[in-house]
Amino acid sequence: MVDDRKLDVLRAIVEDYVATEEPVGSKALVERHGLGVSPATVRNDMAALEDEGYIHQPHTSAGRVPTDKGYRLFVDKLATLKPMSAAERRAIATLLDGAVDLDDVVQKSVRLLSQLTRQVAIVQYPSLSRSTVRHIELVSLTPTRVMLILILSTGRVEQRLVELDAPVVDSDLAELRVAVNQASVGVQIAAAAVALCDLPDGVRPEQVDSARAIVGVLTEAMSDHRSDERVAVGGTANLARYGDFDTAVRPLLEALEEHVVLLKLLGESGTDALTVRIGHEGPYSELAATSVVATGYGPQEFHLGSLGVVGPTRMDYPGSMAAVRAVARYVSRILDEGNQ
Amino acid sequence: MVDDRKLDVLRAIVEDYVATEEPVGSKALVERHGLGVSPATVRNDMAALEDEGYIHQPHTSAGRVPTDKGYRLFVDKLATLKPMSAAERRAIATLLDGAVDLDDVVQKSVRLLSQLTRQVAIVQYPSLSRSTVRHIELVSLTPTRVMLILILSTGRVEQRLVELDAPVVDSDLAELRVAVNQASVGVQIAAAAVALCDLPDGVRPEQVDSARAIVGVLTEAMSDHRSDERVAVGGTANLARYGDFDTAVRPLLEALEEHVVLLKLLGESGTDALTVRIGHEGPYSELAATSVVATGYGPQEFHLGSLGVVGPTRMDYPGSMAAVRAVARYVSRILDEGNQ
DNA sequence: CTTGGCACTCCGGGCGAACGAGTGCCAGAA
DNA sequence: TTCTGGCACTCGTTCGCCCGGAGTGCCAAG
Repeated sequence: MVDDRKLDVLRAIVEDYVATEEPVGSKALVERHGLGVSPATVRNDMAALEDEGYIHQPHTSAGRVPTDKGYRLFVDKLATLKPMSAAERRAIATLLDGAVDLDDVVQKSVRLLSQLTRQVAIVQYPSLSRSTVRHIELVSLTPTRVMLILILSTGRVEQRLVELDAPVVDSDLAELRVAVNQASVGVQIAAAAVALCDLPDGVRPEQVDSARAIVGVLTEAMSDHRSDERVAVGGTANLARYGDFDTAVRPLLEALEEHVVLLKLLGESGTDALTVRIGHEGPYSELAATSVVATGYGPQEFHLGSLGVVGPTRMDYPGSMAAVRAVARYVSRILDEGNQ
Repeated sequence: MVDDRKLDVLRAIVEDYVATEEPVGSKALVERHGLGVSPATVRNDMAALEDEGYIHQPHTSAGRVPTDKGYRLFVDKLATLKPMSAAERRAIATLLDGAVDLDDVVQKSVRLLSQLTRQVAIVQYPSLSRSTVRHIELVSLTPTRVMLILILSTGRVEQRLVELDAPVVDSDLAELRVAVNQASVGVQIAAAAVALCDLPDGVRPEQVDSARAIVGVLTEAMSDHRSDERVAVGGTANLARYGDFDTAVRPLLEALEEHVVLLKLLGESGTDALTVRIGHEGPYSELAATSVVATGYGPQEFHLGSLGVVGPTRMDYPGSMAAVRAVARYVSRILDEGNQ
C-alpha cells in the first residue's frame, strides 16, 4: 500500500484527468509522464489502486477516474502548492491596494480569486459578531429622524434609520452620542450591545424615550445575525466550462443563490487553516460533484471570515489552494492596515 | 396586413411557443386555441406571417417560431400586462417594507424580481450623480485619520478614510463639518462637489492642509463614476432552465460578470418608461438570443436608476413586464418614504 | 375566402455493424 | 518476486440506414 510508484501513478492519473477531463488509460499515462515502466505494469498498479478505492472505472474498458478518496490522498500527500507567479503576486497587490473601502476590498477579492482560479469564488464579509466598535455616529436628519451609523474595526459600516415619537434637540443628541461611544468604542460587538442596554436609564427623563428608541435599534443592528450572512460571489461564468450541466452546474447555481448554504460550504469552522472539502465530504448531497477550497482570513490568526472557491471535484487543487491562500493573506493584511 | 385573425394567430404562436419551447404547428394551434377555423386556413395565415418576417420555420416541415420582429409586434400590439395576483402584491409589499437600509432594499428587490419572473434580475443602485447630499459626517478615528461618511438622499452611504499629514483637533473638525454640510446639504451631488472646491480657502491657515485633504477625498468620492456602476444580480439559477447552453447561457453568464455591460443592457436611457429590448435589438451581438425587460425607478418620475430582468427571447413578456413595473413602483415608493 | 385532400420534405429515433480504446490475464524474462 | 509483451475480450461510441410522423404547400372544390 505504501508503494511509491503506485502513488506516482495516482498523481499522474489525477493530473491527467484534471487536464483532459477524460478517463485516463494506462498507455496514455506512460506516454505523457515519464514513468519508466510499461503500460502493463501500470495496469497492475491501477488494478490495485482500484481495489483500494482510490480510482474507479466508469465501465469495463474505459480509462480510470480518481474517486473522492483518490483526490483526498492527492491533496493530503501528493500535492505541492503551485507557487504564484510574480505577475500574479503583483496583480493581487496592486488590485487590492487600490481598494477604497471594505466593500471594494471584498468585491475585488472575489473578482481576483475567480480570475486566478477560473472558478467560482466566494468571500464572506468580515463577521459582525467578532468585530469591535470603532465609532458610533448619530445624525439628525429631521427633528424626529435620526440616522445611526455604526463603524466597526473591520471598516464595515452599518446604517439604520430611527423614527422618534418626539423631536430631539441637537445638544441632547450630542450628549447621547458621547454616551454610546463611551460605552462601546473598542468593545466587542456582543459585549457592546449588552453594555448599551442599561444606558438609557442614566439619561435625563425627557430624553429617555428617544434614547431607548435609538439604543434599541443600535443593539438590534449589533445582534442582527443576518448581517453575518453577507457574502459576495463571483466568477459564475466559469461554470460554463463544466462538463455535466445537470449534475454539476444546476445544483451549484442554486446553491449560489442561498447565502446560508454558501457559508456552510465555506465552513464556519472558525479556524484559519486552509481546508479542502472534496465532493461528498461536504454537507450537501446535491453537491457531491463539487469541491470547496477555503480558508479563514483576518489579521494575526484572528478569524474574521472565510473565503474560497468552489468547483468540480475534478479541479486544479494545487493552483486553487495557492490562490486562495495568497488572496486570504493579502486581504488579512489590508484589513489589518486599515485598523492599525 | 392589418388582418385581425393573422394577429390572433401570431399571438397564439407566441403564447404556445413560450409555453412549450417547441415550434408550433397549425394543427396544434387550432386545437389549443379556439380559433374557429381549420388548420389549412391557419397555414395560409402562417405563410403570410412568414413572408412578412414575423415568424420563421427552422426547417421545412417543422412548426413555426416567432422571430424577434414577431415578438416585437406581440409586445407592442398584442400583449396586455398580466395583473399581479393579490398574493404577489402582498409578497412584494411585506418583503420590501421590512427592508432596513438601502442595501437591503436592493438585495430584496433583486430576489423578489427573480422569483416573480423566474428569470435573472438586475437592479442598479440609485445613481450617485443624480442624488442630493443629505448629510456629511467627519469622524476622527485617530488624530491623523478621519473617516468621511457621505449620506445621500437615496439612503446610499459612501465612506472613505483620509490620512492627514498633521493631526487635527476635534473642534477644528467640528467647524469643518459644519462648513461642508452648509455648502452641500440638499444640493445635487455634482453641484456639491463644485461648491466644496472653494471651501478650504476660507478656513484658518493652520487648517488649510487638512481641509484640502478632506475636501479632496470628498469631491473625489462624489465624482467617482465607478460608484454609478453598482448593480445587484440575482436568480442566476434560473439560467438552468434555458435550453441551449452555448448560445444562450454562456454569453449571458459572462455578461453578468461585467457590470458595465449590465448597465448598458438595462439602458441608461434616463427615461422611466418600461422598455423591452428583444434579441438583436440590444447592444451586444453575443446576446442576440436574450431579451431585456427594464424600467427606471425613482420617486415621481425622477430617474434614479434602472431595474429589470434578462432572459431568453422566448420569455413571458406580459408577466415579466408586469412584475418589473410592480417592483419598480414599490422601490420608488420606499425610496420616497425614506426621503420624505 | 375557406376547406379538405394529398403528395412531399425532413427531423428524430431505433437498430445494427464496425471500430477502437482499454482492460485482465498469462507466460516468460530479469 | 517483479516486470513485460502478447492476446483475447469487453463495451461504449460512431456511423449509416431506415422508417415513422409531424408539418407543410398546393390545388381543386365548396
